[in-house]
Amino acid sequence: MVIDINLSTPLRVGRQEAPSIPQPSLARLPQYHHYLVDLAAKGITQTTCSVIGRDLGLIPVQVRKDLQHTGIIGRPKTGYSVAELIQAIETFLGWNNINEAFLVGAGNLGTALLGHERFSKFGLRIVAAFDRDPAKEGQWIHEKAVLPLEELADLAQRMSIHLGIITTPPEAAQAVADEMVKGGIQAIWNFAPVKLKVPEHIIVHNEDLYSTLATLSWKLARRFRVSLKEKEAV
Amino acid sequence: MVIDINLSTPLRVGRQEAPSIPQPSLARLPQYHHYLVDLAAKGITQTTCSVIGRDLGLIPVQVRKDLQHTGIIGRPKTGYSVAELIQAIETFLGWNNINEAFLVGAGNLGTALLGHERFSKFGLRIVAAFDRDPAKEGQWIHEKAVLPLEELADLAQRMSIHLGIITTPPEAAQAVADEMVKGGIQAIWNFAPVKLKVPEHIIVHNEDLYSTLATLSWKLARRFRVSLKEKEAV
DNA sequence: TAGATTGTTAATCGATTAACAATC
DNA sequence: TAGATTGTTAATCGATTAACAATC
Repeated sequence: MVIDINLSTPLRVGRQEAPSIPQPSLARLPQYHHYLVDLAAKGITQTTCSVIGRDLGLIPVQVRKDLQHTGIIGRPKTGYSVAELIQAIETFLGWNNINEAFLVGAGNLGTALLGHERFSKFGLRIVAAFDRDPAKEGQWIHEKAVLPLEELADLAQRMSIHLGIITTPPEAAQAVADEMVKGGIQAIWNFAPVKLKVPEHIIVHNEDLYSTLATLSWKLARRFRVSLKEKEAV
Repeated sequence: MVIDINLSTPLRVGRQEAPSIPQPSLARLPQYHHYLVDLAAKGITQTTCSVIGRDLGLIPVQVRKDLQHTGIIGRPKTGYSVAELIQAIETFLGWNNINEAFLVGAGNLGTALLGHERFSKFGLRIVAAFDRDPAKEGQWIHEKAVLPLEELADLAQRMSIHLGIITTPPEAAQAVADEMVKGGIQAIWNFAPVKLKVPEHIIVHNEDLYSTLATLSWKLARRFRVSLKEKEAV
């Protein structure tokens, strides 16, 4: 096999290599998946981009481009097989192979995620929880043991866990991330609103509720500002 | 006042009017806010875009552009006042005025959000919960009453609640959204992975955990695919 | 066949980044 | 003053959208 690397192209040091699919498309795939599973449940076996787009509020071309990334092939005039589409998305996203994960921070949010059985359908199984609080150690939350944080790195290594979920308060998050990295964890799903400092090869995704909240409250505030102005104008 | 509307410009029917700040900038503001509050706690009163950028992994120009939207004015050479910046972001996002919210779906996730005291610092107060399950009615979760869903619309109207949070299973979400709209709710924070059908003037933001999960599992799957290929190549 | 839909290439649009002038 | 940093205008880059050819 000959690998042709164009040396004039900068190698993007300090960044993850560019994904072969745009991030927004990737984020839309689960929505298609959900929608298609619903269709399948209704006994619908065939669909087109226009129909999907109509129901999800997207234009047909965008749907087509998104789905193409999964490698699916459609037929002019008839569209796509719903079953094939579902399969293609699941394979593409790696939802067929379960990722086992450790969760750190057994507070309200952590408990909620531990109890979220639906995740197992999407390739995620949280196998244990960790917490710094000795009062929580040894407890079971939604059938998962809560272990002391000190055991995380060792256990992660021995069980070859690749995914870590952080649901601690922001102050604790960096220390937890460090432990995870020590344990050989490859990817971190971070619910704490802090920028984690981790080695370059670690995949980090932030789930920042405050980002969404910001957008919502800005839009609400603007709406009321505007209506105030309208009143003044009258 | 003369309002000059260029009639050749299409009026973007079927869309929210364009925001005066790019969505990505808006989503980054809470991160700056968090970071700046930390700085202030450390007694730091002055900072620059380069420093912020270094700590948050952004380039200085981007930081500057983002912050400019809040109306903050900096000084060449010295940068910005941390206190002023925090104030500017909070005002801009409307975090000074509390938004009262109703939450529907008192399951794991709903319970977690009800217990998240931190929200109150960011302009959000969840004042009551609703659930379809009669067993939950009359309970109190984190000092908030759980009420029957039928009372939502009427109560929302009487208390002029503007924000609704949906943490129900996907099947129930649309019906809940309908009730919220009936009660005069203006904005919906939707944690259920479905596309809600609501009147055009309703602000909807989806918090889709599966989107993030998709990105994570795709990246992990790709990583292992790649390392498999490398092994084959050897 | 005719028409609808897929797949693909080109144009547009918006956010990011770069370049530079203004200012303390 | 000189140098660092802000503020602003222009260039770049990537995702979305449009146009069109291919195909069932």
